[in-house]
Amino acid sequence: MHGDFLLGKKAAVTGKRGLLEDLVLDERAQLVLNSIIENYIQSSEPIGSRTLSKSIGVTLSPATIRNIMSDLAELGFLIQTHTSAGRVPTDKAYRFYVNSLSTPSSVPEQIKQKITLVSTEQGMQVEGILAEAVHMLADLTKFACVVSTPKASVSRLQRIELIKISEDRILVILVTKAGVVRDKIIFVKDSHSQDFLNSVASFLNEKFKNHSMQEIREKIHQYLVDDRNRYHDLLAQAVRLGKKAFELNNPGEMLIDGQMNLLLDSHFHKQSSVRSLIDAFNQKSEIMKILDDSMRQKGVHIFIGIENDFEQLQGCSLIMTSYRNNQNVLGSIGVVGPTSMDYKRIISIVEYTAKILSETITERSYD
Amino acid sequence: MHGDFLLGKKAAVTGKRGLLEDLVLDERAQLVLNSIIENYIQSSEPIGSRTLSKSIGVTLSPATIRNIMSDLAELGFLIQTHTSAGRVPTDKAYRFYVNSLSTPSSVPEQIKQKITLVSTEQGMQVEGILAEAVHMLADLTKFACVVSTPKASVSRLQRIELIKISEDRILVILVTKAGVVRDKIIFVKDSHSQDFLNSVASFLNEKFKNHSMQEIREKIHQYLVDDRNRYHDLLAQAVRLGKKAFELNNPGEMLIDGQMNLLLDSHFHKQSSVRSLIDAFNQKSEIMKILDDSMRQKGVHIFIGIENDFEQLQGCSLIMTSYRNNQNVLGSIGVVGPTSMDYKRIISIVEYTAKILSETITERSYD
DNA sequence: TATTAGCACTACCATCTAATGAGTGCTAAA
DNA sequence: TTTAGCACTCATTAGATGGTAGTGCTAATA
Repeated sequence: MHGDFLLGKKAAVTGKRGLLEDLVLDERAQLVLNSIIENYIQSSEPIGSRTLSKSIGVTLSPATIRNIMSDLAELGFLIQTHTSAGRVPTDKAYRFYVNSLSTPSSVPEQIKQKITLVSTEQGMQVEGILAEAVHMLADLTKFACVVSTPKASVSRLQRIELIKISEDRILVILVTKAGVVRDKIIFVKDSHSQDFLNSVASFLNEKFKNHSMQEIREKIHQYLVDDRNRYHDLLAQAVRLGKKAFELNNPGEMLIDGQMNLLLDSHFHKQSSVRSLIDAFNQKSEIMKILDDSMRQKGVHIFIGIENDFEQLQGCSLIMTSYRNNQNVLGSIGVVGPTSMDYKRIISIVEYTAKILSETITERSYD
Repeated sequence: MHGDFLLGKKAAVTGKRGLLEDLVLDERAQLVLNSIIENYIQSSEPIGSRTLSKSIGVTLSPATIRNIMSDLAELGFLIQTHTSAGRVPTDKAYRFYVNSLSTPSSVPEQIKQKITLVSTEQGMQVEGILAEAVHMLADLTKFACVVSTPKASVSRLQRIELIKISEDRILVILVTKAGVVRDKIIFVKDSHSQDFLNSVASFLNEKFKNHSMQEIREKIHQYLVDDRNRYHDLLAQAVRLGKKAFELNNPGEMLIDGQMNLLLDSHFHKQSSVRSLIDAFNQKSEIMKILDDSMRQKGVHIFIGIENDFEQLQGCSLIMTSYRNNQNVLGSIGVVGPTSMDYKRIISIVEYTAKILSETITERSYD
């Protein structure tokens, strides 16, 4: 077919262009590869030429398939665990496979029905809804699932309250438009009366309602450097308290569910990989980074094996997507599973869950 | 020695009274039993007579030890996994062992230093402190650890705030004396102005500050049934809103950490027991019950194997104790591990952690 | 009388072997 | 270009074996 290529065997599977980067596989090779991947996702066992020749739609003899497989192996799509074993897809193969999934497969009606956040009925807050969503996702996928809570910096102020706790402590309550209530304590040198705090609070509310925390911090900074404000007592105090109140000291949180599912999965049964998984989930910051990243772009993000930067998780694939309310992208939610997961299914479930989650949270937003 | 007992062999190990219930073992038998247990806790491997005869302090020949072991087995303290295997302690043996631990062993200075809740420095709230405590406990014990958040019903009101969110929604913020901030949304039929809500809130604050949620609910109920109040508008509205605001709809929460540690533990390597463990932790309510129970009594609670009512956890031992602030018992914290855990060590660590936790939370309380 | 030594016995375990079988690569024929 | 055939590889399995850690029992001993 492409016998005139110098590459020899590769010619049988490479397309018009020789670039490995965006390789176009021979139609038949593609069929074989996809078939291997889907079989392997199902069985978790190396696929041999004979098995495949039966399960594949087209009639191809085992020998032919062997040739194709051999080529695919040379191109880095397949590996063998040992000489006489069947072939197993590599990360590269999964990537190819996932890229070729053009039409996002729809979620079966049966599963759709399961994905409903019952918390709606109760006066439950955003965090509760997220917990429920991530739990449900873990239950459906049987993998580990994560969700990040709405980022403080992007969320916009609905209201701030200052409550005097003791002479030197003030409880700050921030309510964001997204419906998240955050509280923290700030320490002050001089005592203030509750009345005074109320004035400060209403000043801050008036000034900053609907602004994002990020903006608020910037504005406060401007007030601070502007000398003129120094002489206006209420303003000066308000700004000073506001600075402390709006300082974000929680780095953003994340909820995890279903970690234990992974340990049941045969792919992680090796002692060593279990250890590294546990470490991975203990060290939340790294997973948080990945969640943050996938907030910034639209759509579903897929990290296959080594494609993510966190070494401990390079034996896994991650399917991540963001959720939002009317106004803003708030955070992201996703799945951590073996590289041989059923991508079609998982992607669609994650996508649909995020959609429902977004709708539920939008209802709850204070806009 | 006690050959005149009808019980025959049992005589060699039973004490003066024949009751199995509070059995007093022969001094030597007791030594052997404790020695077996401690060896087994260390090695996780069945203990044979020969091994024991070396490791035990007193000089006893393997044959003698065999005799004693045989008696202990007959009494239900030891079992053999198979005919020619060493002996393994039963739940009953652990219970005996734990009961005999009279002096609560002190925590090594080295570990004491690790048990410090650094969260103190930050403006972190109670939930954060609990999360840190349970995480630390999991880290030190390498088992799964749980902590229940302060019970709403026993905690006393520091302050209530009502914030108008939309025409039909009000955000209620409850601050308890223990330093816990709870928020929820209530739905109302008629719209109220924020000013009006402020009046209601200050009325409720005045009336109910320092009362427990339980008391408050009762008092509100009284107001409601008292007809005279119907004609006082503010009062009537306040009571009506208050009823909704103080209804507790969260069943109390619980934080879990280190579940994955258990799956690494050799004692749970059987597929079946892993499954049931996962189920156990998914179904939080049962564990919550155990935590609740151990809140009601003083000291450290120990459930060995089948001693707890939750079937799924009957392969585990639980070490639970309560934490408190100045005023009240707030919740409990504990460890879930294999029945063959190092009780001495774990008990002391749990105890000490709860102590530090109580101190930290007391500092944070608004009294 | 309580303890111990000796011995036969049991069952697990690691190691080895041989047989099996799934799978490959290569070559030659279709 | 595809396929059939064949030799070869290597994991897995089942049996067989020797070693080991343990037991229970009996008889001798202190």
